[in-house]
Amino acid sequence: MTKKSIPSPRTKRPPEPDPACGQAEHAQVPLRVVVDPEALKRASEIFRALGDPARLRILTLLMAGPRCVTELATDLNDNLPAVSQRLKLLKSERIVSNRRQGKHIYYALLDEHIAQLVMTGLSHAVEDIPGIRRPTAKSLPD
Amino acid sequence: MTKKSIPSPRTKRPPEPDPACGQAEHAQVPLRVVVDPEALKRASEIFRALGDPARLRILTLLMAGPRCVTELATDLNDNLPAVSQRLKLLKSERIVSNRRQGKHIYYALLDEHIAQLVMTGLSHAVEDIPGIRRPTAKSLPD
DNA sequence: CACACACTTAATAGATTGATTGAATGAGCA
DNA sequence: TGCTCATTCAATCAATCTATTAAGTGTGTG
Repeated sequence: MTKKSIPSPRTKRPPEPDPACGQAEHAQVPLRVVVDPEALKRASEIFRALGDPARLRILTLLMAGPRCVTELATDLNDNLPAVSQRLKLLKSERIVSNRRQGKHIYYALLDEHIAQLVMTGLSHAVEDIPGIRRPTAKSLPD
Repeated sequence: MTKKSIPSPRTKRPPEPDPACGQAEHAQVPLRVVVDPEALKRASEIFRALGDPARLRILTLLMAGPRCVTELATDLNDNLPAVSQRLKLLKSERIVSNRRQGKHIYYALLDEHIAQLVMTGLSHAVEDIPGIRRPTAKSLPD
């Protein structure tokens, strides 16, 4: 039963620190932004989960409301198992939730957080596209 | 010279669509959230780049201001080449920028976007941690 | 009760990723 | 100019991830 999900980065970190620059070339600011390691890990997990076009697309679909797997697969023009697995992964990462409704199983975004995060990422992404066609105003289709 | 960086999802997508549920079991809402594919791709790239604890940590350090590679490596307690490669990746994803200052090369977050995205992710992550000690007060179940 | 539908699970194989070591580049300095 | 420091480059290798096909589970229905 190989649970797990997105955790493990190739892993193997803490060697011995190098002597580094030396004395005090750069102002010795402690700085120490030190985000709680747990938060850091969780955040990276979430980011990683969003870091795949297929998964992200699923999430954008889900932003419009709950949908069942078949529906998603149809919209994405993809296999059922594939979509199912992605949903499973997203669920294990606590990004979506599923609920059985009669014959179907509806998936939905778990939080408002997620929706907001996705939107934030997308909107920032739009502004960062190399060769952009930026609809100046608000992409208001007819 | 295998450039590239984070793009390629395992690749191989568009098979033939399954007949799907059938007639009209679920209201046939077109819905069409259709985020520009480019934006979708870019967003997923960014997310993926943030989706690693080590890289994310680097970014949190950079949120406090530019730092050189050695400094980062020292703070992260990690090898120079490792840090350098991560920075290279982050740079290729247009997430950080580097600038030579005398003997050192200082890296910094490229955008305010990135900083905001990181912060958003982190703050949301904090709220989603299973066993949390939540500083703020919101749904404070006791 | 048996069939069909909706979805999940299993297992394999391909591909990508990232760590690691050692060498190379480039700038400052004696 | 030669040397040292700071950083990058290159290539290998292990580990992980995802796609894919086929079989399994469970629910509703005739």
